[in-house]
Amino acid sequence: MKIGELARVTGTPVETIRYYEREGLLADPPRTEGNFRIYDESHVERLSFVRHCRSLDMALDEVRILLRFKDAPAENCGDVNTLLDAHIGHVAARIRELLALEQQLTSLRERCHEARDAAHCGILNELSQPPRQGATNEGGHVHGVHGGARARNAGK
Amino acid sequence: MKIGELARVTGTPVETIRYYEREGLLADPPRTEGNFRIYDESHVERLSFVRHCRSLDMALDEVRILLRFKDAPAENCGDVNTLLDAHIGHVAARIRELLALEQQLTSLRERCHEARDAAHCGILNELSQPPRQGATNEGGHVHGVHGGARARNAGK
DNA sequence: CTTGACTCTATAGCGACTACAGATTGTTAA
DNA sequence: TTAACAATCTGTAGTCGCTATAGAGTCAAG
Ligand SMILES: [Zn+2]
Ligand SMILES: [Zn+2]
Ligand SMILES: [Zn+2]
Ligand SMILES: [Zn+2]
Repeated sequence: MKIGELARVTGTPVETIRYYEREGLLADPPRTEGNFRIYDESHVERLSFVRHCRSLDMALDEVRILLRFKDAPAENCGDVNTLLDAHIGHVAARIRELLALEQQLTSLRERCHEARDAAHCGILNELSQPPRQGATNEGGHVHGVHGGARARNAGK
Repeated sequence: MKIGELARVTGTPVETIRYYEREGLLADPPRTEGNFRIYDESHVERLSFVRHCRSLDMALDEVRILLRFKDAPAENCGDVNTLLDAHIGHVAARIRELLALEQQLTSLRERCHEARDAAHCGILNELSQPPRQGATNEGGHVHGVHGGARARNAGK
């Protein structure tokens, strides 16, 4: 199959497949005479694996490690467990952070009930004060609250 | 005061201050003869405002909008409330997403209790299956789980 | 007068894609 | 056969919010 079909069956944009190849997550596939990439079932499975990991918000570096274990079936999988535990920790840490944020935002929101002139808005005034310190997400890798293209295109 | 002191009193890296200036969040300040930026209390307040917003994980575009209200004190602040409600929605959506993720990861983790050879690891096998569909974060802007430099340097 | 701390601009990198432009290849219909 | 069209190719630049250099210039203290 060509790249378009692989994209279709795995639900992955074509450009993303080529990106994974450049990043070394997928091996360079064979080509047709006309230089088109050709894939088979093994490529489908490998890409599905990567996409499943990404759907769990693992970093590509984490996926690379898991792929090394997939490629070395005789190896002991203890480090897989360790990696997964760490990643669960990344997610849990970000959840705690966002819950604290949600509280701060909710309390900020209460400072302005009826709209009035900006000069006396309780929200704008509060924001001019230095922030109370919050959670710092030391060593985690789950970030941000504003979805980029990834989030916007996720279901297509 | 020069940029270093502004950085110190607001807890902001010097490069970040220059970045905000390039992005139009801070106006170009006056300069000394030797071309050094000079700031006063009004700059401290404006930068503190930006940093407070950022500590609440607002996007710079959201901050820009709030700054416009700060700069127009006679304007009605209704849109401030709307923006804040939307942002609270962004955070809440990301929390729901991460909670679902945490569950999926925890259930995945249970597929391997004692370490064995990778070929028979329940985790690696499960990851080879297509992912169950999860939340998609449509329209939100809170993303990722893997902290970059921002997260790592947050407390310095 | 030299050292050293500070500041300046400009540029490149991060992660995980996304979105082109411009060329080529393959498929189908007139 | 040929012309249109879809699919694919490579390469490059953009996204966001910074961060991290390089290489030059400015300034105060000793
Ligand atoms: Zn992780
Ligand atoms: Zn208000
Ligand atoms: Zn928001
Ligand atoms: Zn295992």
